[in-house]
Amino acid sequence: MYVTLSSAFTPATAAPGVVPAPVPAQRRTVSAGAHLFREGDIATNIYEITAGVFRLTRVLDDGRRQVIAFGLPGDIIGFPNGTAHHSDCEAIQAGAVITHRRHALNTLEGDHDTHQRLLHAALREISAMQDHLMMLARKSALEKVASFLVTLSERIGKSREGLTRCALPMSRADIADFLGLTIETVSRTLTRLRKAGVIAFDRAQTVLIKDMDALVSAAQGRD
Amino acid sequence: MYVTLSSAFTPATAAPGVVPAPVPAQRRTVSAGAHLFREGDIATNIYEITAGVFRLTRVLDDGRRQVIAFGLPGDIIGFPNGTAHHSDCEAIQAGAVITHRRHALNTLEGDHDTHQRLLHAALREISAMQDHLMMLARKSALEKVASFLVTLSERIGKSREGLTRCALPMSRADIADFLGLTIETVSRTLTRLRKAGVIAFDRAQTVLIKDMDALVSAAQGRD
DNA sequence: CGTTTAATTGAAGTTCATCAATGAGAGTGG
DNA sequence: CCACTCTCATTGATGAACTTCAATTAAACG
Repeated sequence: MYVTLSSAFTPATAAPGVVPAPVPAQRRTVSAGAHLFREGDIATNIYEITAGVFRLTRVLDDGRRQVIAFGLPGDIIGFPNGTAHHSDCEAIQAGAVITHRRHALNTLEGDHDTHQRLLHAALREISAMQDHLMMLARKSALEKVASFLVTLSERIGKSREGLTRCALPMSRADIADFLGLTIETVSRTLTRLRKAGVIAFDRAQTVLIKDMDALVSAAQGRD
Repeated sequence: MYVTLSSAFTPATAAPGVVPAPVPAQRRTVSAGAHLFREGDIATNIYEITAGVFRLTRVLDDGRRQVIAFGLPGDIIGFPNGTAHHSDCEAIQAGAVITHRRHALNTLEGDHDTHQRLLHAALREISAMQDHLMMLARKSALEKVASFLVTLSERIGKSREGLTRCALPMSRADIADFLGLTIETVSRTLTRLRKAGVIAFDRAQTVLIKDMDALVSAAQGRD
């Protein structure tokens, strides 16, 4: 999940009538807290997420952490650059992935359809990261948090009667590290949105978006 | 040019003995200030930079601008996502590019070597942007400016007698928008490095790095 | 040489981080 | 079931870093 407003993602399920992928794509389940890969691991696979929530992080020597992306069903994660991974990928909620051999992206051998899907995912990722860059560098705390809620709710929110309910599977720390803020600022900003009547909380891990228009406005700095 | 310390880039020149690219790669010169493409343009080409310096930017509705990347010789720029470009690409110094049809990335028809080069460039870009994300979100002004100078000098600096001379082809405003800072902060930070004896200036557009170790330390927050 | 644009420097203001304390929720064991 | 603990989230007070506004200096260009 990248904070993009343009993330039309290609589902993993092939269209009916299409020949299924030949072989080396394997399903695999991942329990909460387990790592898909770690920094330094040889990058042999690319993962297509079918269930669960994953977190892609980089850490600086001094411990400063950046969450590069959250991976949700439909996302593809773990694009290799060179032989080793430069980030950690952990399931923050039990899930499942389809494992593609790294090969499937490089060579044309194997299933052409898969190759195309992986390639397009890579290009989409570049675009999404450009949005993320913009957000990190140029948006205020309020805009960041609002953008995050809007994007997340587009992916996993359920709307009913003008109210959108959206789980926050990740901790405040994860959100903070994704947005380039501190835990405290994230919390204060959520409180601010709550007191303004834009959102409400069920538990700390479930937002109710009461005024989506206002949230979108906040995300764009129109205030 | 992305602020990466790991940007081993593949040169455009094919290894001797390799069959030259079949056809639709065209050379093209671009004068300073000219656009390679603009936001909204149909993305028909991917550009391999052979000379000059390019700037890739995104702009928000309200005018806030983010420089996504600087393109230097050896870089490949303009990866498409969907049909239209989501950013502007302008030459800030007269240059030249090899124009590849967008096609060359999608299909395998045509020159396999080119396809691989483009694909690897895309993967490298994802990795580089992850570093850039980290920098924007987690580094101080000093670290950002120092990182920028280190990375730029690795690409276009000339070392002699322990002194590295490096051109800054872009304006302070461009640097600021690349690093997520203001012009003033960039200027003040450069002054600070200058007064600390780490760098010196010839003109405003040429840095002399007097103490590379100190600069690298500053880039990593060891201070 | 004068005009314009870019870069530097200064002073004041804001936003966010840091430090510190409190509160809420989940799991354990009595 | 109720303390107890541990973790996570919230809230408050203070301070630092960077921005903003404003002025000055330097460089580029006709």
